[in-house]
Amino acid sequence: MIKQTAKVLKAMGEPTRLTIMKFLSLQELCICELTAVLNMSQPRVSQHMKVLKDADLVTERRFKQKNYFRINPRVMDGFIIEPLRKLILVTPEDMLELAEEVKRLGALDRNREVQDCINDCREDLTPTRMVKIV
Amino acid sequence: MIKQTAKVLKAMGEPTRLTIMKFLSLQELCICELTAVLNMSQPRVSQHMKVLKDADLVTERRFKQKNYFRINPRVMDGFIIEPLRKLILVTPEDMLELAEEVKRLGALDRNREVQDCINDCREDLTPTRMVKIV
DNA sequence: ACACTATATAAGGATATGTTTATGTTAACA
DNA sequence: TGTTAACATAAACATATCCTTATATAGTGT
Repeated sequence: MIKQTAKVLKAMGEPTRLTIMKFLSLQELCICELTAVLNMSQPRVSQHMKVLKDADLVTERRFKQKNYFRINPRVMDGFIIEPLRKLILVTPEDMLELAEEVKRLGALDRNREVQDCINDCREDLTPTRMVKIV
Repeated sequence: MIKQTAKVLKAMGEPTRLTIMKFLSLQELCICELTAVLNMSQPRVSQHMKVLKDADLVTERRFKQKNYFRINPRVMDGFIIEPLRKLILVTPEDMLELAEEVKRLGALDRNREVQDCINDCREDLTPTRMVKIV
């Protein structure tokens, strides 16, 4: 149990992955979207997502060729993830620090994709929004 | 800020250090006590404490030759540490997993030391107990 | 079938990490 | 003053981590 807890903390204890978790707290995103938003190489993003998934911090869902990730709503029966939720919140300070990335996020053209997604799996679309209202 | 948060999570994201944090949540302990309780080499304990201190997760206090550590009561204005408190709690599962260590903790002879400590710094002695009552 | 897109995986290299053994350093104390 | 106890630090090593570049896979649309 201690090793498992440490694994989760370690997975989040890296700036890139913590940033990814914060963006996933805003909305579900696929590899190519994260690649665009974070302005990082695709293998880099893929490898980080593997670490997050190994720690059970995220779930993945395939749609067409794309692999969408979202924060795992119930990790370890909510025992571990619950205390970490506050650390994943996007704070006003984060908005400043991640201004560039947030701008790129807003520039993503997902409308048609999202519509397709609705048709594909309507029940799984409840967004995992945890944005802190300022 | 993200880097700082990641640093704190990373510091706790290692089994030995997470275990140390759990024992510190029970009581203030010095290097030699941790060495005895965890049955680890003294440099190993010292180096881990350095990491925890760099992340501002613990404070240290010298008394005679000994270096006592306790969990920093207010890390980052309580912003980071507060969500992590629950992860530091010693659960019943921990008691099983750390049975040997807990036994050695109970075997520590500190009575005279603690009495000296009271005389030395009376105001700083409020214990940082966060034991989960089962 | 072909090209394209999204993703995974492999290989490589630089750096970081966890540990041990050995050696300083400092304070208490006989 | 010399010894011991508590601790810090250095050196060395194996392993892990993060990243890049290159390549493979697999589904989509034409």
